Amino acid sequence: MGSISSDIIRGYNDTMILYLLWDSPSYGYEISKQIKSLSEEKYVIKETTLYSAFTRLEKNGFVESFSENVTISGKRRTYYRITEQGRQYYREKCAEWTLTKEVVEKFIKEGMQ
Amino acid sequence: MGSISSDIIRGYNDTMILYLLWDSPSYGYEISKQIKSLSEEKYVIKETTLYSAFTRLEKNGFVESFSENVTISGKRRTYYRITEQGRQYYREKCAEWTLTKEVVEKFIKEGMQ
DNA sequence: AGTCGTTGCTACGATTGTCGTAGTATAAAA
DNA sequence: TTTTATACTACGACAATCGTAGCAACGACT
Repeated sequence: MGSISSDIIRGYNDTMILYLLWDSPSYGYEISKQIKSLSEEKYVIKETTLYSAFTRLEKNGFVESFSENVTISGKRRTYYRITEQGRQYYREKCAEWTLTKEVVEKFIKEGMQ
Repeated sequence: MGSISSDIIRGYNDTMILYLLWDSPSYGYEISKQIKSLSEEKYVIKETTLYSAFTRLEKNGFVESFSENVTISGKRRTYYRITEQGRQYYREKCAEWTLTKEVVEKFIKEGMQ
């Protein structure tokens, strides 16, 4: 109850991820925790959704990946860094969101009888 | 340019249709024209999307259909009428939209540098 | 009389983001 | 020592949308 069906957000996961990469590179687990906390626990992205978003973002040239050691034993973590194209894409999606919201809200009236 | 990618709206077409059926029954062609005009030409629903939405809505019990003659020669038109469950579903989607919007907007900041 | 644009659909397969389930493996905390 | 947290990958299923096509009646215009 009161939770978000992720199908609504479809197509905006990529944008949300880019937002969180804006100032510095990050990686899957961290991003997922940030989405949860920034949304005040209202949206928890599925792991598979998240990692497939990374793949898509990289394929589209919106992020670049690199990996780094986390422990001495050689455990690695994959980081993603936003690219200039990624920033551009983010800005376009923001504009699109504004437009979309306006359109949707012509049809959404709370408290209809 | 400035047009809406319908993937954003995914999952809200049904809600938009229910809104337009609120006061009186209607049919495909009319609904599609209304969506276009209410959105100020910013959103044009695809025919296939629209008719498959009707099918889904009916299967879920949110609308009922009936058909009527349009011409003497027997050309028929399929009308849809919203049900009480449909109204209930619409109200839930409105609440969900409000929540979703709040969440998405934590990640959407126009004019980021 | 013939063509064009509008009306009002249906059929069918492709696409794509998300989801479900599962598995793997290290590290820290209890 | 058994959880819990961390940090992923693999694989197939699902469902809304899209693309393309086709069909048929009607009215307006030429």
